[in-house]
Amino acid sequence: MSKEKPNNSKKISLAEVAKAAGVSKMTASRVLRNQGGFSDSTRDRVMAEVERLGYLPNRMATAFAAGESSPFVGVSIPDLRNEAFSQILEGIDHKLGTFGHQTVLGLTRNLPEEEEKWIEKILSWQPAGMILTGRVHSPKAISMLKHAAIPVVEMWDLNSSPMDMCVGLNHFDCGYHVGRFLIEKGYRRLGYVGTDHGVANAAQSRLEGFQKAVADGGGDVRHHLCLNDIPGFYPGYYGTEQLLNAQRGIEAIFFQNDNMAVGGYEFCESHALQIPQDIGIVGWGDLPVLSVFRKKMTTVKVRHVRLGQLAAEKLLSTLHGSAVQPVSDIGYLTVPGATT
Amino acid sequence: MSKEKPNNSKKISLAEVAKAAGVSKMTASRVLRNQGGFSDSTRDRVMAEVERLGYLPNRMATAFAAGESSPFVGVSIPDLRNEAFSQILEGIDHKLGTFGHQTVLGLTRNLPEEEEKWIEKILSWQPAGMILTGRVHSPKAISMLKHAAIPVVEMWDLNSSPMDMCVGLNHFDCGYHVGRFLIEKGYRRLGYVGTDHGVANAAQSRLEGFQKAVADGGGDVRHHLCLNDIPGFYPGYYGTEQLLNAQRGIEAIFFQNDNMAVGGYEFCESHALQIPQDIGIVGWGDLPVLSVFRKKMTTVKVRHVRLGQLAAEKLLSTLHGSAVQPVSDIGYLTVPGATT
DNA sequence: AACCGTTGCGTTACCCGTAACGTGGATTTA
DNA sequence: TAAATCCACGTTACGGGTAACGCAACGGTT
Repeated sequence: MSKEKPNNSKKISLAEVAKAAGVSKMTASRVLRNQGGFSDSTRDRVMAEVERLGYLPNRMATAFAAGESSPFVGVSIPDLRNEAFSQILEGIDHKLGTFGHQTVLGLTRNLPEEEEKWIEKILSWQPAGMILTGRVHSPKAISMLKHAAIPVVEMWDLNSSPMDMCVGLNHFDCGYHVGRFLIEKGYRRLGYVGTDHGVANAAQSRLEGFQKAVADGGGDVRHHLCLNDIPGFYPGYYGTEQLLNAQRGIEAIFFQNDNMAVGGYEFCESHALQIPQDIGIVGWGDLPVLSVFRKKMTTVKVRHVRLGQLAAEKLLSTLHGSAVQPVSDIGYLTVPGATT
Repeated sequence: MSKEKPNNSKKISLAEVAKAAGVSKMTASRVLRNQGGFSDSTRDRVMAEVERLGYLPNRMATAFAAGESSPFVGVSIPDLRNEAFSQILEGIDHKLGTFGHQTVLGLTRNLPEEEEKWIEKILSWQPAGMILTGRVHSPKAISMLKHAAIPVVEMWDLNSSPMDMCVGLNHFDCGYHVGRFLIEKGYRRLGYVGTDHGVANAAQSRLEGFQKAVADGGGDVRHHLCLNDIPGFYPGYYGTEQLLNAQRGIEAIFFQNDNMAVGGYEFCESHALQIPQDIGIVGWGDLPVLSVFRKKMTTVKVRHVRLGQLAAEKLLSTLHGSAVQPVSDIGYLTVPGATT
């Protein structure tokens, strides 16, 4: 494809098809859109040329002329190695695809400035809408989206006053809920292990909620944040080591997600700490790893695929002119396991 | 954004900016592209209006006028819940994004007819290139891609005579290699557990290679394929149950991937089968789950992210006119563990 | 036979941005 | 002082497809 092939390699335009069929562009256009106003014999001649020349309509020209937007929907996601986001994206793309729209992916690594550049590029291609992760966006990004006048869904982190629409869960409340859960179980000296990318994100909100609940319950939180690491097994393992070395007597640890929690679990067990007798472990997200983990982990369940679907549904409804509830709380469910 | 806002919600065109600044479209265009041929005061007036009106260039119009293609690259992936593909996509998108291109995702579920429809849609938007999973595509899809005259990379499954370019590994050889490995370990009565979606795919090739190697080595393969299931923990668990119920005396099982292998492992262990003494287990893909699994699993390592990057690199090089090796074998590495 | 509607097509204009070319005034050169 | 040059900007045309409109030929009505 990249080089000239024996067959015609240049793009075929409607005019060429029309000329080959001996009709005007307009007639060929009518045939292709089956819009009526042509005889059977004309249709056959045009279609034969379409087939022979391998004509493919240029939707860019159509959309441009009509001042339409493209069927593309920009979807910005921090990172696909985080299974939560893979699942969300799966939900979004499946729903969008069913309704003839296309996902244009942007892995913006939770960096507002990267997101801003990406948004500018996407907007210049007249997308039908945008789905963004999180509630933090650069002022210029917000201004551009406002001017673009397209539906925007902010997902993941619940935002009671979104730019336009929002689906997610309240991570602060969720963290608070976990803190409250542990306090009620009698834990007081608590730890948190996560990662830090220097940006305000959902995990940060969970930590803040967690700290608040523990403080309210008369407890105390020590945390360790691994810098610039993806929240996986090894950061969980070493983060736990750092935390426990720095601070003795921690009774339970809340992890940024289940993958980190599993790493932390392994560290504890390999250092003769009994779970949950010596130390409690709480993960987050109900990630796939838990289905194969040997102990039932205390975690927080979030319907990631559904979240993605709902984000896409809000967008599609708006595009089709239906009234839409601007904010939806997807909720979460704390699932007590055998690690607390 | 979805409704009329107090500020101007209609799209601003260059002509409007020009008019507001008291110059012609052409002058405004020159200013925006900083192409020279205007005075400082004119530039300031134009830029002030750009700012005030929130003008964003319409790249669709530019590309259309110039007969250019879009910066979009169609990427068709079967399924994102399969971590291998998440990782590949991560590699592709990161590389494409670095060079100003955008990933347009298509989750085509390994179905050539879905892929065909998706390809047609994408092609009508003049993409810069295409990256497809696998070597099986519908005849119409192949014909359309040929006519489109854009670079196409088939990835995942190595294809010595690709449409255009290819990056992947030889799954048949890989399956053969695993079969040979088990034969040399002394195993003869072998099993395979995977999923079946009624289409020829890479996993199918691995099974065939595996069967060939085992037959060549004087052994015997029984397989069980779970219908229309994603290759995860539970299909692995129940697939193993089905296989072992149907056939006694199986000495080792090769699984479609590590997630299924972990499920199979759990089934065996919960039914008093010692691993590897009573039964051997081999996974595939070196998936994230293995980093947290309690036993070192025998598996096959594949550099998924690198595979995705390489696919994107081939495409980008072709677009920039560099000579490119049309086919690259990313290879694989069998990693013996404690389960064989 | 004059009138009317319908059918089957062609012509024109437009969408937005840019390449190519044209132009008028100021400045420099011979 | 006339001619050449240059600068800053305007005008025209184009690309692929479609809306709007025009029009000739034909069949049916009165």
